[in-house]
Amino acid sequence: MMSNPVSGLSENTDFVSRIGMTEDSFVLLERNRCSEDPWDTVDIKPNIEALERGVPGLYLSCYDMLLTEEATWVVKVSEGSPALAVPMNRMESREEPEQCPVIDSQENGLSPGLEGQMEDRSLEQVQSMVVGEVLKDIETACKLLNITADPTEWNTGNVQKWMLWTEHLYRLPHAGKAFQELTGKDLCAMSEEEFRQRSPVCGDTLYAHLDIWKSGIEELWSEADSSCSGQPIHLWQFLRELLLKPHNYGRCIRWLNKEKGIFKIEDSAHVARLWGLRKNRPAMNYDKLSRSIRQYYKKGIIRKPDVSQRLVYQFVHPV
DNA sequence: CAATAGGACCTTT
DNA sequence: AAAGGTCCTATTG
Repeated sequence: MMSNPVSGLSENTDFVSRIGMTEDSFVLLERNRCSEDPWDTVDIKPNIEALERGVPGLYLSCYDMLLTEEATWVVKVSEGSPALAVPMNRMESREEPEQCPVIDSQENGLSPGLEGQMEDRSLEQVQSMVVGEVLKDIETACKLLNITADPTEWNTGNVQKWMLWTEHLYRLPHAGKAFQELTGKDLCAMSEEEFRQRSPVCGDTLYAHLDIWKSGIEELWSEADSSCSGQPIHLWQFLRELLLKPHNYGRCIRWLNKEKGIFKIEDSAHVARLWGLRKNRPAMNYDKLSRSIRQYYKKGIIRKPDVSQRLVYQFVHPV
């Protein structure tokens, strides 16, 4: 009972190796927090210079993609809050095997959405780079604080550590007391409004940072089991990958019932195009993609749900 | 008319 | 051989 907004993330997360700080060393740092920034030795701290000297447009749009619908956070970033800036190094040194001729440009693509188009690929590139940086930060923080990456597993002590960390990161006044008795689950269930109630000064920043954190974890999940071991990706894995990034692909494929593994392809052409991109198969279309899905019927990987609907399928073994 | 279901054959890994 | 990709026919909502 009670809707769990982060169901699916509550399974154990072993991927963060638990080395690094002990409770004691953390307390030590905590003691110093008023004198000089003890985190200066760590290279996760906000990179404000990056904000000032460059690529502001790109920077913002990256985060726009990364975060949830609410644009408020982006606005705040531009107002000078030291928001988890990502070093934009190696921006253009992204080499990429260019064997994939970009899809024929003159397909009558007058989709009412009028966005997407063939920028998907470069968007994906930039985005995965940003996500990569965020993930690095998260992993480093986890090692340092000796907490798991999944906020829903945090106890009240973990939450306090994360608070402290975030306060340092953004140079916020100490607000941990206002969240003292909360577990990670509590925290994740809270709205931005509730954050602000508990801490008018830094509530929204804390909320936003937790949001980044949660987005990052979703990425970790999908990367953990699909891109692991470099095997050629399977169609069902690819679909699940898209489904796990609703803020990116929710407009072309989404869960109807995540618990039962039922999903709907909202834009068959778009999903097929993405699949073709991934497999370097420019001629991919939904006819062929769906044929491949149908092969899964026999194998018991995907089936049609009990009440069959157009473009709706179901994973036989939901996560 | 697009989606669905499968058979048949081919290509890639 | 496994996992699609390609092509095609027939059926269905």
